[in-house]
Amino acid sequence: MLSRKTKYALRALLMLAEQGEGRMIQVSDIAEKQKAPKKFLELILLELKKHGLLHSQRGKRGGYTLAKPADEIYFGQIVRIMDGPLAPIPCASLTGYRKCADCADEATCPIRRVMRRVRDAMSEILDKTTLADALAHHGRKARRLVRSAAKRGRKIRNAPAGA
Amino acid sequence: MLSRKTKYALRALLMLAEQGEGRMIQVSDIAEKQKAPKKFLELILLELKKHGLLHSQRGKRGGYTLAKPADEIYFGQIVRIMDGPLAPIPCASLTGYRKCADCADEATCPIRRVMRRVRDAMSEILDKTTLADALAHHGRKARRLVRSAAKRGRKIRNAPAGA
DNA sequence: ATAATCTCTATTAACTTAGTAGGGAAATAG
DNA sequence: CTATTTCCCTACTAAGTTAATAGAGATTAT
Repeated sequence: MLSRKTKYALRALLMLAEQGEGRMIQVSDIAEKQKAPKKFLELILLELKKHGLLHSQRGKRGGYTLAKPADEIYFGQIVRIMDGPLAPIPCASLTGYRKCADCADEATCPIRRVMRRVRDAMSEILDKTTLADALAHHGRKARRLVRSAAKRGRKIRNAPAGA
Repeated sequence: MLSRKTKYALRALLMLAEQGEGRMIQVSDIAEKQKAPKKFLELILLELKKHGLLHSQRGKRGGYTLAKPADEIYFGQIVRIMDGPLAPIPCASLTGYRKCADCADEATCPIRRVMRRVRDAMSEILDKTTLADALAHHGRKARRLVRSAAKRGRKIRNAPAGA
């Protein structure tokens, strides 16, 4: 289950992505629009910044903006920053591997094997879907975003079948 | 993340599946072998029984056994009984749908759309993998289990590529 | 009868998540 | 240069969930 923190993070990032790469938005504005507690959101954005997803400016006309184009920010990275590894169990994780304390033989553990497949399936989606992809379904602004990404020579992944 | 409870449940069920459909095993034995707290495991097995996955017998030579063949018990059902819906967020769940309190337009919510795909991918694995499937990779007993399932005319899903 | 085993309800302990509080540091406007 | 606005940082608290424990009740085999 996604934590509320992750959901706030995704919403904020999507809002910034819609806004466009250069434009600053202030925490208060995001908090208000997303109905998130402002102080809590501050912590979240700060963390995203520390991981290189956001750029910020302090002072009077300050705020946050994406640190890179929306088609280079993947859901997988966001979720991992906020909630940790995707895998249902640590022993099936690539990014956060940890041995099970009580597992006799990891190589043949049936649970691990199944959960590894689950992890891979999740990764297949989350590590290949960007903010831009997610927005590409609706609104002119979003489609423009993706088109300009295409111009820059980036692959658009998981584009909607009918679009 | 899978709860410890679910992990205990899976281990217990797999152990019972290996044992064969008729054979009783006692809670104490499972607890000992899986290094799970006995009293805690009791609660878990009871819950699985209430959901029709286990059959039990009380009294002196009592214990637990699978209530149906190992190739009819799906990981998805087990996980849902223990941990609830598969979907990362309730609004993307089929079995446990709940509207987001703060979502303006669900139909176009980009987060929901992505998480729905994640849910589907998880379901594609967990709702198609049985205890028998999971065991089919190692050991004679396990393979025998699957073979006899095949004889009964059941599809073996997700059989290992090389087996 | 007795002992073993599952069944049930209630309670507690440990941990995680969500949120609050209160300043500190940098940028800008005037 | 000063005041104000905004992000930055650390610490704490509240609420909720998960994990486990406790103790008695019901059923069965011997």
